[in-house]
Amino acid sequence: MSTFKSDFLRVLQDRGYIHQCTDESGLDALAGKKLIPAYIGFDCTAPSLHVGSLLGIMMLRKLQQAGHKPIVLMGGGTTKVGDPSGKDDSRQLLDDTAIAENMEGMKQVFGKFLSFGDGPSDALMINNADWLDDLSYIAFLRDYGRHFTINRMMAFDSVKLRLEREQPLTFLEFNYMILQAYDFLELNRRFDCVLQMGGSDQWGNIINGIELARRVDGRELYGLTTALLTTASGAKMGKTAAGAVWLNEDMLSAYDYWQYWRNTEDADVGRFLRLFTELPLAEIEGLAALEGVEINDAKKILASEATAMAHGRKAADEAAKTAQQTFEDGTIAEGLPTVEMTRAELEEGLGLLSALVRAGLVQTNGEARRHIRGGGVRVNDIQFDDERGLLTAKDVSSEGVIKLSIGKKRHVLLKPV
RNA sequence: GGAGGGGUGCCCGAGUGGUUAAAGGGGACGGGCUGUAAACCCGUUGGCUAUGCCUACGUUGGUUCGAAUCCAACCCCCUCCA
Repeated sequence: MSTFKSDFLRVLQDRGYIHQCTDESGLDALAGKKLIPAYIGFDCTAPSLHVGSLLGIMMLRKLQQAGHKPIVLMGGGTTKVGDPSGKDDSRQLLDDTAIAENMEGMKQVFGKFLSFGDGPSDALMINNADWLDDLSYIAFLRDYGRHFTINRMMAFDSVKLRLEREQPLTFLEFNYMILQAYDFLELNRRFDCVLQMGGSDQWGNIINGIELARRVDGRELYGLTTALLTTASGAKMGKTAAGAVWLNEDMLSAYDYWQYWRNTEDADVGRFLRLFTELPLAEIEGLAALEGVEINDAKKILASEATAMAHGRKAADEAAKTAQQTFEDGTIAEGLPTVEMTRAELEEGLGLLSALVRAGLVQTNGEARRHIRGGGVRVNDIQFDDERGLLTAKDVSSEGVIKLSIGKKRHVLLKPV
């Protein structure tokens, strides 16, 4: 299927990761003959990474599995500048404290996908603040700024789109791509890093780095991007009712993470299995070929495999079991998200509206009311249409909980203690 | 600094004195159909102690019985000029 000789590129190719590469044969030859360090940068804009970054993380994992060295570059420095990347509004600038906190949160996830250490193919985590913070302006401009022309930068999508839509692009943001280019140069100097990977929106930035290293150090570097991931029906990946699909468990439970993958569109099952699980391709082929109801089995496998990688096999099995009890057996599953309340509250009678808010199923009483009117609320799996209704001790099931549901998929257990 | 244009709900966008919590679209959510899918159809989409009250159309003040709509100042953005 593929023409690559190196294990690394062959795997990426076969599993559908590659969108563009600056020099396929050159990179293939290099990866085939020696250990190469490669990096992906992650800006510290949120307290956790989400599935949008998972493709990159998986690529680093494939790199390591092929015997090479992954470098996780934390954007402690670049986050202070803010990536313009095509959006209309400037990113809100984060202060140092927020960046440091976000970085701590993000670090948690890498340990699950990569193995860190001091060995030749052990992963490294580096912070670009280490070199960016101390740059001196004039020297930097003279040494590196001269290699960038405005003419060329205007042609990059991140800049072009902003200008075309008559949205402001500040000089601060404009500098982002220069700093990212410099990162690559610096990583090459420090760690002999020869490859930068990323989403297709990073293509321009990656090219800039390669170009800079060629001009300044005469080094030949490589770039590789993945397609920006959307679902078959065109939606951006990674959003649910509750917001982003976070990879940190304190931001999104393993159960919800499992559910996210379980709800994959039919048309995406094969692609996602290849990208986000490590099942053999032959097995995936069989799963993706399932049709109708049967493809649900493939989705469960996808969910469990993906969850196992991010949260561990045990958490994945529990999530699968909870889902089975809830959706297939129709029983009350202990593994559902649970919110505690006092028995005293229940004795007095807890308003259904506030109970739904307490359970986190809705934000406001008004929203709860609308859902009740729309027939979307159930108590212990029985539709409930009285917005003034009270929950009392009578509603506690034999399992000792009250099951509140909005819609078919969102369930929370209220547990009196 | 000058001239002109503009800032509306999650997003886009209509609205130029009252019947506007604000058309329409998108997104999101709920219902139906299904398979916890997609597509499609229907509905909802500011808050509350709710036949009422509060908050909301960049900010602050003003005119008016009444303002997103008129006026003033200020802030921010865009275009052209200097």
